[in-house]
Amino acid sequence: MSLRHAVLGLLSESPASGYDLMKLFNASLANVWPATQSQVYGELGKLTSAGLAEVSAHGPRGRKEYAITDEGLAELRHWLAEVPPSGPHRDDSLLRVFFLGVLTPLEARTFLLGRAQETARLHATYRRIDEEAEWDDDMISVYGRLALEYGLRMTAAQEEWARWAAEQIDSVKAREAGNRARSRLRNGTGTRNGTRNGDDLTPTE
Amino acid sequence: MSLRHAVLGLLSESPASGYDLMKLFNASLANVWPATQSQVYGELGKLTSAGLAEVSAHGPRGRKEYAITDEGLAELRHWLAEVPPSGPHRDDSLLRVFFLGVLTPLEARTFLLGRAQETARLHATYRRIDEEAEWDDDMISVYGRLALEYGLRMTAAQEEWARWAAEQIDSVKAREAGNRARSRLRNGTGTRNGTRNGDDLTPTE
DNA sequence: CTCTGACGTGTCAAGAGTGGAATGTGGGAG
DNA sequence: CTCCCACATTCCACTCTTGACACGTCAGAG
Repeated sequence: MSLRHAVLGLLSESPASGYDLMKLFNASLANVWPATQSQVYGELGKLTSAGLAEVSAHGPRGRKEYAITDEGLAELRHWLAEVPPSGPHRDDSLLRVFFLGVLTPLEARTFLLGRAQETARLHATYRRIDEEAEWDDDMISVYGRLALEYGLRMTAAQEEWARWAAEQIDSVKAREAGNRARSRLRNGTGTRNGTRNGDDLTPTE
Repeated sequence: MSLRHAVLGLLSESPASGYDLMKLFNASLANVWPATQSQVYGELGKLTSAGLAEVSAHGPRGRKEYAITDEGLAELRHWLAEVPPSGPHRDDSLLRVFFLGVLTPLEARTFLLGRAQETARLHATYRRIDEEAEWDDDMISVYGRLALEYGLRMTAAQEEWARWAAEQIDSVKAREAGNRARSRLRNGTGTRNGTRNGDDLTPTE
């Protein structure tokens, strides 16, 4: 239900055609709320029917420039100030963490370090944007900068976490190796079965 | 496309009925990958057709217990180790930040502090879970703990960010009040033009 | 014995989101 | 002057997700 508000938000800055909006989406909202052509054009239609936006001008190639209406602006404000944002979202990467036990510790470690690398890459991208942009005191600069800082902090924290998590696995592995060694000393038998690479862990003595 | 893998992941730990899975989803994956009945039952059907899971037992009330097949386990492993996780996701709250300029700075500040409070609440919830759970060295404990730590770190960072962002607004407001005062001193005229509620921001001072 | 509540499965409609393709116009490079 | 690319819109078919509804069954409290 928020694509609607993303479109309204962009229109609140200046009137634009569907094509323009697509560029804006790809440029500024790509990391926050990606949208496809079909969605944007569809939403513009619905917005117009609902009286939240209107066609403000016709251009060269059948271009229709949309502007936000007063009603639309009211709806946008209402959404911003009064509708409670929805909680935590689906997270592909985090979901995998839950099931990392299915892999070998080595594979799990590799996965986490991969995540670390990926977030680091993202972080670098954000930093470059931050450095190259010219920030002044106007609306878009102030709030855009806030959003960017969010990205910077989250990616940094994520990378740190991923590295920490990889270390955790190492230390568990080490502890287990120790246990196994002790166990071997105690009962003299070396190898054990491993049907589901899961239950030959934790002989916690 | 990941609901499928969430179900496979849960089945990889032990066979379960659709009903059981729903409980597991609500208990452990609620914050990471919520799912509804219709989705779970639907997916179980598809999984069975695809040969990734099978009905392993029939119970009392038409209960069907599903188990993961070797093929399913292979698919799960493949997904975990080889399919690249998808990037950043849609974020309702962050989207709003972009358009906070539509509100007055005071309202924007309120929004951000509300976010801070909300993340703090979540953080506390996670911490309680962390303290109340008994962690040992088995799979689920180790990797579940990793996921929980992720939640703890992210919420902490988010709260910090929200408080910082609220401060930023304060300081911009202050700077603007200063500019306005200086401007008044320079040319003796108080009001300036403001096409788009941008620069006639709340006469602080 | 009956009724309630947990167990358990399933369907449907509607809205989001994805990805691709068809169609046409106008302006500027060469 | 012509051709190509950027501009610009619209439609389609599909999957995912949500939320509600409908149905039937077993066990135990009163």
